[in-house]
Amino acid sequence: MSELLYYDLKDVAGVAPSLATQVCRELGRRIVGGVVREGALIDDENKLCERFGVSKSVVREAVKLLVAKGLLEVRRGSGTRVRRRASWSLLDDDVLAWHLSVEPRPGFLNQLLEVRQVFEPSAAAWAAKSATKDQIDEIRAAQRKMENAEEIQDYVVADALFHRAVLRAANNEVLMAMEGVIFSALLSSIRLTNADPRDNKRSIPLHQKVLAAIEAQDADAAEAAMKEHLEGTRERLAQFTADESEGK
Amino acid sequence: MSELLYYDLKDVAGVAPSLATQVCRELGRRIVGGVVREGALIDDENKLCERFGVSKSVVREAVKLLVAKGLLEVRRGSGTRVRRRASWSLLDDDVLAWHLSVEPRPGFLNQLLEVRQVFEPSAAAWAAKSATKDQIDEIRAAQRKMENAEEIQDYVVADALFHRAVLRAANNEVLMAMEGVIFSALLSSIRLTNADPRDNKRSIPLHQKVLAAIEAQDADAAEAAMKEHLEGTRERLAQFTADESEGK
DNA sequence: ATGATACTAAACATCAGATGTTTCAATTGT
DNA sequence: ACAATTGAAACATCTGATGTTTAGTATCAT
Repeated sequence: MSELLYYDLKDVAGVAPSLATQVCRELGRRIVGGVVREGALIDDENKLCERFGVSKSVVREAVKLLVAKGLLEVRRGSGTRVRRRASWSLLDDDVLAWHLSVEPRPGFLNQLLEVRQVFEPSAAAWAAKSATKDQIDEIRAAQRKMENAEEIQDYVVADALFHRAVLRAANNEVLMAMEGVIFSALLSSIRLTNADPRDNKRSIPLHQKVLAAIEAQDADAAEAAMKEHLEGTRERLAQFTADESEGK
Repeated sequence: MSELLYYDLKDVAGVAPSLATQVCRELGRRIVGGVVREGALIDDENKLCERFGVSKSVVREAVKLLVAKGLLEVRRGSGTRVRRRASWSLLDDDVLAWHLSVEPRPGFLNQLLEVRQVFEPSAAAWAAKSATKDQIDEIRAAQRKMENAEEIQDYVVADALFHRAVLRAANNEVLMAMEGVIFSALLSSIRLTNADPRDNKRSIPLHQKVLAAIEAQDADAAEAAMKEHLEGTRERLAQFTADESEGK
């Protein structure tokens, strides 16, 4: 396992994840990255032990993690195979992260953004109707952070926090489970645009509009403002992917 | 483990799930059902082994499954604790299923339906724009099945298949990952309404409307029709939960 | 008393290897 | 050809030993 051992955003600084987690990530990335195709058998437990230099327990736990995420299917006697893509838990944070770490495929990012365009405006509307004072404060705090950010990273993180705060304020647990989609989409945009300073702070007024509508408990306005904001984001994404393919 | 061993919808008929899966389900249901509270430590590995009558490997694999679903967090030395509800993967099929198997809490069902109301109309619109011939055939087949269903179960299953087919026809992978939400919501409605025969086939004309719009590639009409259908569903749910609380 | 240090028990992490069960395919007998 | 048998491959489970981390407790110097 010496070749393994990389860290992830989720790891608390300096704390190494367990071997099982590491093996899981390695396998997960390979599957998501298409190194092993859908429907194909993966190496058997012994081979995996050998390859990663770990014991069978570790491999089994790693495989179980991937089963829980819908990526693998194990069958006694016949082996363990990659499930078809449609069965993957694409909304799982890890699975999303693996996607972005191996494949900044524009099509996928686009689909991610399309989905955001569907549910975030509704979230904003619901937030306008049902947000508590604390929840509005959380949104406002993120907004301020964006305005005061000096480094581009701070700005992007504040951006993500803003959207998450809106999602939370909608007070719908199921919707809240889509938090990961926002962060992933955000991160991928960053990667694509390479945090282009030209875009810096461009979306602040639009965020402001969303916040104001929620504060005023105006659901329609909140929905419209969020929709407008995301459309802008999407146009920029389209712009960048166009540049990308042109450059090549 | 003798007391364990129950089957689930996902199990192929007659095939017993592995012990790890059984333990995972048992623990999952208890957590989701609130038997162990958020933030609380669960029994340690040895206790769990004793309680379920299985070996440590089995317990560890079960726990790993739950970690992957965001329900548990294990820390070396200190123990394994239940994560706060906000961290649970509420969109995971199993987690959803456990919710419904232990707690037909109307609030949750309502939230589930709210989310469906957000993304299914869009799915219908996208389907109108991008569905292939095969995908439309799949929708049509489900529609026919609903019309021809004689048993109430067949009707409900066909209903779910219809919605799934629309979701698939939208050709957005991320959206498709929400398939589980549809089935769960459907199942919960059944449980609540106890498959009331009065409601039988009531929604066929609305489904027909959605199908026709998709066939005609009319995105706006498809979106509107799906929205109308789901609003009806929601009203019925509200009706039943009102009856429920009144009855008590 | 107080603060820092050292010890210890609890709990998870990993390993090794034995044994059972299921599946699939090859073999064999007709 | 066809059907039944057999055996290898692969996962499932168990056992028990040993390592590591954490949190709390006891101890000791000041």
